Amino acid sequence: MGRSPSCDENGLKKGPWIPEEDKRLVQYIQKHGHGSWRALPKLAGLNRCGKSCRLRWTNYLRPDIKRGKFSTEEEQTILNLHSILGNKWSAIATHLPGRTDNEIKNFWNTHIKKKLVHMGIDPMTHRPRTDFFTTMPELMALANLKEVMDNQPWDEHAIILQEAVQLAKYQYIQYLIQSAVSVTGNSNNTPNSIGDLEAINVMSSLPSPRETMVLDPFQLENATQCSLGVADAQPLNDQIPAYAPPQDVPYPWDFMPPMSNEVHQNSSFTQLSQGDYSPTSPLPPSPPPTTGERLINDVADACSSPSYDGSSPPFWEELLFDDPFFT
DNA sequence: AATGAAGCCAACCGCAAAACG
DNA sequence: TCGTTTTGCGGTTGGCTTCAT
Repeated sequence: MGRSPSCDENGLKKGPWIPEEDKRLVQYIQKHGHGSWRALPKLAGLNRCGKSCRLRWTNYLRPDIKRGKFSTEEEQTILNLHSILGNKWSAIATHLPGRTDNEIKNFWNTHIKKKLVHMGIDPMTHRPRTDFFTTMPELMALANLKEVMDNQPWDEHAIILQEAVQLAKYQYIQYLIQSAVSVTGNSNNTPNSIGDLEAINVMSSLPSPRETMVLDPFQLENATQCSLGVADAQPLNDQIPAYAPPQDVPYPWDFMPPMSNEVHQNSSFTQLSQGDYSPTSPLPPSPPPTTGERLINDVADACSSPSYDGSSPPFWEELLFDDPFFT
């Protein structure tokens, strides 16, 4: 496959367009249509390559382009579509009239992506992050713990370490549940994945927070690894295909995940089923809709659906629009 | 007020698919 | 069917603007 020559090979102009060039391009296209982009510059009297003309027209001069800030609805639509389509900006743009793929891409990179990262959400997977920086608070806590240990007698060490183990486990379970809820809110799921078993194992190993626990160095090591999450949690996260907090497993204490399924089911937030639309999605497809549920047959439906509850949204997407940081 | 950092976005680059002969 | 040309797309960059110190 050949490639068109670079614009500057024939001394063609590059860089910002001046009003005179814009005027010529608009006038020509209004009169003749763009036809062959390669031939257009010469015919329109522009010292530009066809590629540059096409870009200028589609991203700036086209009459139907909408200017100005993105609305909250547009942001939601972009989020939804990105969770399905990924970085398919042109595909996303087809569902946002008047917006160009370039504009959406810029908006994603400069606004939405940063906000997701700020919230600890991986912008690519739309799931909670488990990398080094998001676990920084735990690392800092451990650093402080070491400092405390250096200045405490050993009988106090035992108590402090017990609490550290407990805390690490709570955080880890919370992480597991949040990962799960972000994938699916299907309450019919049975705990059958590795992630499910992992969560249940950790939970069953926990006494009530107020219950005294004998210090077990092995437990401490495991819990610390979980809490750090640098090496262990990532692969584990990848192993969670569709986890829902098992409804029939009682919580051994008063702790409940921050976002239960009920919250999603009562929500009017527009949401898509990831598994239904992405042919390359690693996620399993959502279960068939029950009576009264509406099937979303294409992405456009998903964009306009006011209250689809056939599948749960990633928990954070609701939070996102309530978050003062995001608004 | 000056200056450096960060944010923002138009435009470019290079790859790949589609169209064409 | 194959090679060439054209078009479309996503990632990246450069420079202008705004913000913070």
